[in-house]
Amino acid sequence: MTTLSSPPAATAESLRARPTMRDVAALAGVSLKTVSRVVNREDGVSEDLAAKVERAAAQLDYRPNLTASNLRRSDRKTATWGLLLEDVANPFSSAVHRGVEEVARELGVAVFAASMDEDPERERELVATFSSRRVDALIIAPTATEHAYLANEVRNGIAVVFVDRPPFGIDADCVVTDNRAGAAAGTSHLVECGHRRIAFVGDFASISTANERYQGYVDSMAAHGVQVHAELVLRDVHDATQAVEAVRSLLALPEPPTAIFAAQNLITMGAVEALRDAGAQHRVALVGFDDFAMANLLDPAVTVVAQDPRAIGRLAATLVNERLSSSSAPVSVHVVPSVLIPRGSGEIAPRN
Amino acid sequence: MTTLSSPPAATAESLRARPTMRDVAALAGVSLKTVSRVVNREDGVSEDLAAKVERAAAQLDYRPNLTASNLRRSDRKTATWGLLLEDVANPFSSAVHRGVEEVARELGVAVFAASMDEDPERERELVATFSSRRVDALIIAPTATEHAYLANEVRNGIAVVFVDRPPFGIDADCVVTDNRAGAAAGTSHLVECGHRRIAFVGDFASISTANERYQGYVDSMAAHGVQVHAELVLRDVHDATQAVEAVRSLLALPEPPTAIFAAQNLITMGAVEALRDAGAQHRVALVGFDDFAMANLLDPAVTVVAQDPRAIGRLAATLVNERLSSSSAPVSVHVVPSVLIPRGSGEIAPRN
DNA sequence: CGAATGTGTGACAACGTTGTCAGGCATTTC
DNA sequence: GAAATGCCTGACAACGTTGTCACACATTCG
Repeated sequence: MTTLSSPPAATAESLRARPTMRDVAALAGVSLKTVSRVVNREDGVSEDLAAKVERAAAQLDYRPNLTASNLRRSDRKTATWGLLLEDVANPFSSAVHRGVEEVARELGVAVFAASMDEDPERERELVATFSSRRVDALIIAPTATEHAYLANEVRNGIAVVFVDRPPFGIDADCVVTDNRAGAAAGTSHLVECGHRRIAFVGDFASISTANERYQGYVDSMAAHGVQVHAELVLRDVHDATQAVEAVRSLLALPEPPTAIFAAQNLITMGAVEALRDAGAQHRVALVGFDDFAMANLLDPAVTVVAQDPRAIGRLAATLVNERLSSSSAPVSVHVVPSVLIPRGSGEIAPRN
Repeated sequence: MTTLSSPPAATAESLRARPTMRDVAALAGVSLKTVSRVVNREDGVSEDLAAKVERAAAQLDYRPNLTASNLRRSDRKTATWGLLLEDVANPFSSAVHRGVEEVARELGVAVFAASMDEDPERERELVATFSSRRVDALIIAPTATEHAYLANEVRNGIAVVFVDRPPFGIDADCVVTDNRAGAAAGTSHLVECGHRRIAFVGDFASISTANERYQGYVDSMAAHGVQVHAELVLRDVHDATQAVEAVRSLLALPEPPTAIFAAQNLITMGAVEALRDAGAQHRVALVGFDDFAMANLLDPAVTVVAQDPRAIGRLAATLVNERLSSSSAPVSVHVVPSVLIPRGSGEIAPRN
């Protein structure tokens, strides 16, 4: 790594104290309160005084101090939300983030985003931190399995909305994908193509969505009267590397599956890799839960049950806003539908 | 979308005023200041008093009010940074975000992230907003082409670090990829495979990194004595859809290129799609700038010049921290190296 | 013409916290 | 035994802003 240097931009002595309303008032020759009125666009200030204040503010490059304002204001709203995600860099999380941001922007709300990396303790730490920073709301894609600890925050007036996974031990608004129905749809798609030996590869059983998807798989198999073979069900598979291993082991079975339902996008990617390594990508059918970039450009293109994380984010943000304006509305669970996108890998028929 | 409702979680009357230090002090039977000392872990408080305070704080579920603390404290640090990205959901941006977050987390800093969507006005708005919220630092992946407007913020003591693209009109720390050298390396790779008709497909000429990459392409062609054909250079291509069109038009030329250098990841993805649609993916070589998910699983796997956005984010955050602790250090430009990853698409030899 | 009304402005206190300083008490020193 | 020292603790003001209230002045009304 190369580093080029030049003289410092701002020496210590060029740092000045930040101008306050008091400074603007002094320059404009008016009282503090009048400046406050002008800055907040309250009416009842004569035009010429307002103009004088505007000029003074511009001259000093005055920036209102929102932290001081928040402290004093009676509505006690900071126009700040905390967003707790699994990982800001993960495509699902960052799409949720984007959706939240779009709504927040219109409302003049700033969003703190943070990654929890599946660590329940970190979730609690972040909630405490954001609470100390007096966020108005928390949007949480939960990692913890017990959320009673949030009761205090809710009682303190923080709006809490869950996304992706439902909360446990607390009654709060929640936005989730129809995991069970979606997984059932994906599985049924494989059954309808003629498959009977359909493997399920899913995430930790401790993750509620992973369970829902597993239930959907079981539902569908039962509904079609197809047997679930225990050796074809692999759970607790969390990342792409583990998924590669898992699928490899499935293919090595005496009676390998003719189709695979991958219950999470990293698992789907791992499955693609493993199938390809085995040269089985055109022989074994694959349906994944959750869409991912380039799925349509792979060979074969990958059939998925797609979620709409951006819509989830937008809806969650809207719920937060409603909760903040009328906290007495009933708590609700919103289910965002998933969509099966056939692209090729899920339409491979079994060979007999 | 389905919505299930149940009775409200918290009625208006169950909302209580948030406990303050005063409440804790009253319950513990000590003064306000003693509570402050215990909360901030200052020493000089006897053990039994400290224990009493801890108990009272726990009983009331007291959360220190960081906004009030920030206002009063003399160092005037909010432990808050603003991160301005092109789009929080874009893989490059979100990886930078992740890198910044990792460093910020260790420092106890909370990060506001926001998307600018290539809108310079939005950049200025966000800077003003974050300045009002008294962030200690701004990390900017700039959209604007003129940053003199930031001089006031710097003078006010906000640390400013640029990532991905350098600033104009202001002297500030900056972390960039070696775009020019990286693009030259990618182009040279194609020349060394025997290609002479090498197309360049790049982003808006107004984007500095796009220009750097174009310069790298030109550098390499000149260095090898290979002619740049004007009809093979397509700039102002910004997204995947436009890239599909662009590559389609290149392939339709009387003398089409035998290789393509795609100067941005969305362009690379578009190129993959267009080549595939034309059945040319194994005939026309492709090297892309910037890695993307699944590039290794495509057919052929895509050769790229990879950036390391997470490292860029980490480095930027580290620079911010250094700048905040010693603002007199010289301003520096840090160049993070890119790496050519040969995967197949860039190693296709030309047919004569 | 005096009273009632309305309009614009500013003085002051308060939000929840921390920096400063002074005072109480126990211990040490001469 | 009085003075000096150290350790804890708390009273008070201040950070930058906004809510409340009162006052000065102009206007309208009986």
